[in-house]
Amino acid sequence: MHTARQNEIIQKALQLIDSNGIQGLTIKNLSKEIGISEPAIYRHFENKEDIIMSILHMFRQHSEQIMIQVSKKETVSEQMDVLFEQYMHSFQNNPALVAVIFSEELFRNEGAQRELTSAIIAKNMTQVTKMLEKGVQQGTIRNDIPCEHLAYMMLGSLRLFVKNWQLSGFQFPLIEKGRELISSIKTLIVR
Amino acid sequence: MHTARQNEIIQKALQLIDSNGIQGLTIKNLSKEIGISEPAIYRHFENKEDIIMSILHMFRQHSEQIMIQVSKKETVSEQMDVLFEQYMHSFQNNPALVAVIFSEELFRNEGAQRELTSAIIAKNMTQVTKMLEKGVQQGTIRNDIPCEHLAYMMLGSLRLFVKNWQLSGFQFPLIEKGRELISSIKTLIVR
Amino acid sequence: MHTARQNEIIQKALQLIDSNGIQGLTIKNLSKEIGISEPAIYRHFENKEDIIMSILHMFRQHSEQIMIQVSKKETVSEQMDVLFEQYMHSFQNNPALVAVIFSEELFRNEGAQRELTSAIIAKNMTQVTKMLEKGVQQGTIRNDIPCEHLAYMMLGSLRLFVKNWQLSGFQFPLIEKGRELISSIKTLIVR
Amino acid sequence: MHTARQNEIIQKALQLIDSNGIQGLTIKNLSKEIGISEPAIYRHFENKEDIIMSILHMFRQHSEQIMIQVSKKETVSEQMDVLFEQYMHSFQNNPALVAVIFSEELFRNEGAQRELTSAIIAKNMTQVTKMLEKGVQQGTIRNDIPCEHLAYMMLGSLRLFVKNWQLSGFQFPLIEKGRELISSIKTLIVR
DNA sequence: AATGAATGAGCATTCATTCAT
DNA sequence: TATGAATGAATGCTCATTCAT
Repeated sequence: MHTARQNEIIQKALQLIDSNGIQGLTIKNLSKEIGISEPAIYRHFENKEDIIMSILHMFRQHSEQIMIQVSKKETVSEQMDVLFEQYMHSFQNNPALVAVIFSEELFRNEGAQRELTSAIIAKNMTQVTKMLEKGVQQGTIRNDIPCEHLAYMMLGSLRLFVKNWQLSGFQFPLIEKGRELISSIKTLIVR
Repeated sequence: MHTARQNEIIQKALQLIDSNGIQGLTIKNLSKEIGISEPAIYRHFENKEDIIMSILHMFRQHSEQIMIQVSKKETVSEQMDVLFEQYMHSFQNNPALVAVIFSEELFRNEGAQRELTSAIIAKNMTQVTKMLEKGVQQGTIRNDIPCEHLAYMMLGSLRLFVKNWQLSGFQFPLIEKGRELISSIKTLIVR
Repeated sequence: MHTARQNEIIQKALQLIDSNGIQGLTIKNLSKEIGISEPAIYRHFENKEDIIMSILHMFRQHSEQIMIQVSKKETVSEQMDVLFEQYMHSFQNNPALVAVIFSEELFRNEGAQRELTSAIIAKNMTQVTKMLEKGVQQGTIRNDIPCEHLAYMMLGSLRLFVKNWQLSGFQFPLIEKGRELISSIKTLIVR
Repeated sequence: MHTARQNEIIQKALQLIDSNGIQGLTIKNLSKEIGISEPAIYRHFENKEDIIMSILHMFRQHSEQIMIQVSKKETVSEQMDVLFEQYMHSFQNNPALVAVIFSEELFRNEGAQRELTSAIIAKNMTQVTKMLEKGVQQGTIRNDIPCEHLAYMMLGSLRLFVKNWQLSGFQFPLIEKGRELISSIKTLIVR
């Protein structure tokens, strides 16, 4: 569990990464943003690596929460809806989170970061693939295509779509357009 | 045009980014890698920004070359094949290039970098979308789905797929698996 | 207001300029002289420019203090005495200050420095000219010569005189010889 | 004697110092200004020190030329006119020369520079003092004031005057105003 | 006479982090 | 819980100068 201060630091760190990339996350920037001194940061986190790892853990937990919501739905079609819906709402509520969906790109420095980001992306892929395989078994997802490929398409388009939203300066309605996108995907693969 | 030394610097810079992220690209690392002194770098590039921009220009040019090859094919189905085929060969020949396909993630510091990365990704999307729209007109691509969505799926899955190849430590045969992926995509959208 | 450390830095910077010219003022030299590390300097000043500007502000304030003392005297003859007397004592007490009387020569790099040095020298000239004009009105200064010319002679000889003292290695008694010089000047222009 | 190229280098170096101070004189700037490569400079001068010393020698020679012209006049009054006249014309023709009249301020780095600048300024003072002493003997200069003081006033006001001309952006007619200044000085000290 | 390529030393500045208070 | 002062290591970059061509 994190203290209020710790959460504040994590959120502000996320925002710094979001607006200036990894290079924008320095202890100096962070402390200035929060309004405390630099050494004060070290009261709450052992070091910078610790902060970054916390961001990653937070994102993983977030993803897992979404997967839990997803797994509550019965049909794969509904699950796909929830998956998109939840992610879109997360990004809408906290646009800085977009910075982390390509975390494997961001955190390539240290071994620990690297492993965690790889693990997150891999788990995502596996879970979605399994979800789709279940659909194939249930006869609701077309069976002429490897589920891994379908997972690439789902997650790949989700990522690129959200990124475009960010690059556009959040100009289009994420949730609405996201619904249209998942609807198209379903048209292609649900039978 | 670039001199031999300049190309060497660009390539080594790319490799440094590939293996350690943007933070791994320092003039010191770069000069050490090449085997010259730090100031020598500045004989060939005005500054670090200049090197990064050159990487981006190189990548853009590379993408444009591929699109030229693509446009030579007549049917959209063939064009999709060539698009994937060419990208996969590029990455196979120069795995460090993978670092740049998420360049919009990497280069968020300076205005110039930001704009160029945005432009590259946007142009990619537009070109693929137009390619697919032509297919719809010709009756070879299904017309019940917005081509923009199909483009998200194509490019999004391509990016995620290649990234996974990199994260796996290049463990699977990229070109072969890539052919299978585009084949699946075509099964979904070509009619 | 400046902290003790800031004043120490300013004084040591002044001494470095005094003994080796502007080129002698480097952060390395400065920190070495003070006995702290280079980054420590940046706790107390934002950057080198900031230090230089502080030196200039200090010198301007010093000059203004002298002019305040000067203006307390009633007759222009006494004012001239005080002007010289005070400057000579300043330089005697802090010989490094001599480096700054030709500050317009030293600080030609940045716009801000340039403007400030020009302003200081211009203000000096105006104030002395006005002082002399008052003398002309009061009938104590000869009126057959433009006061601006008299100001050139007063300040010009003061500067050259002090500089010579420095170049001579402080070999002659500044205050005593200074008194003789202003006495000569007064012989020429006071009536 | 200097070659044409050497003279060009000296003049351009002078201009660089004039516009940006000593810190503006770098081999890179110099070669760029002249339109040759950096190493090419070293064909014409052994090193940077050599260039600076040449500037100083040139200025000394220039001063000596003026003193020769001065000594051709019979009365001290005429000599004073010529002294000012010649200096003003020099600066008018080559404003960059102004940078060197405070050379003792500029060149404080190396021993050789230091000595030469001191020597130049000292010689100037001695020559003018002697000139005035001759005037005293001839009865044309007032004898109630040490000639050294008069020399301080003459050279000091000349220097400050020219500097002001430079600081003002060459806004006033140097030669004309210079004539007025020396006229004022003569009013004070010629009898 | 000139250049392209290179370099060791130095520059101002920023980094994450520590420590005494 | 927080800070002011400090630091070693590193950052991007410039300096005067050299050398092979």
